[in-house]
Amino acid sequence: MIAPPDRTPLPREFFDRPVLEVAPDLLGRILVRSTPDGPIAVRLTEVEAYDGPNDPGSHAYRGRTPRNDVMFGPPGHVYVYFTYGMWFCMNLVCGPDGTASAVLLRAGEVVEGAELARKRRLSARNDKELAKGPARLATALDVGRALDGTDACAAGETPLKMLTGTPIARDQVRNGPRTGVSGDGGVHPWRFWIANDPTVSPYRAHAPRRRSS
DNA sequence: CTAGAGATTCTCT
DNA sequence: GAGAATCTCTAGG
Repeated sequence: MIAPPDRTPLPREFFDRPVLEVAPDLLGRILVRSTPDGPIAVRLTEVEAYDGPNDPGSHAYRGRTPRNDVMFGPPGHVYVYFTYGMWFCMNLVCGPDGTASAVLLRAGEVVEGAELARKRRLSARNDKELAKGPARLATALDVGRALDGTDACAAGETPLKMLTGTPIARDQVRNGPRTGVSGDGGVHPWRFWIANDPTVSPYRAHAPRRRSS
């Protein structure tokens, strides 16, 4: 008998901690996206930590720019970036205002609104693939540039909100090198996931593409 | 399951 | 102009 997930919103103080504490603690939490057609909710199963100016793999490593501005702001807000010409990915900003650390949401299990997520993810062959990968997760939740900077801890009706869910016991959390990150040589084992969870994305080593002739 | 390559445009140098 | 915190398709085991 498993207790139902706690639908209480996560308080801002949850995110106002060192990113390496927040990242594993986000596993099992629930992110709710409110859309005009209804809610879509995802239980987080895989995340990665990015530690601001100390971290060569972070978008904030070379300082503040218009793109990464939200990372330098207050905790609990959503940093959305566009990459590879096609995809959006989303992060939750951690630490006090000015610290530029964030957690990339890499994968999750759709626990509500699956019929809405399927319409956004037509290539998914089964429901486990709906949010298996950072761009897939953002696509399933209809998260794009318009939601960059959204406060996921604000009171009332908001487009995105983090709920308490059911935290994962320490012995069920695994960690290892981050996926697809150039610049840190894979030295930081800051990718965290739930052991044996079928919605965790497969590891792909970073392989910079070559130009065609 | 694994591996390779194309897609497509933004961002910063 | 280079390269990107990726995904999908194809081919092969």
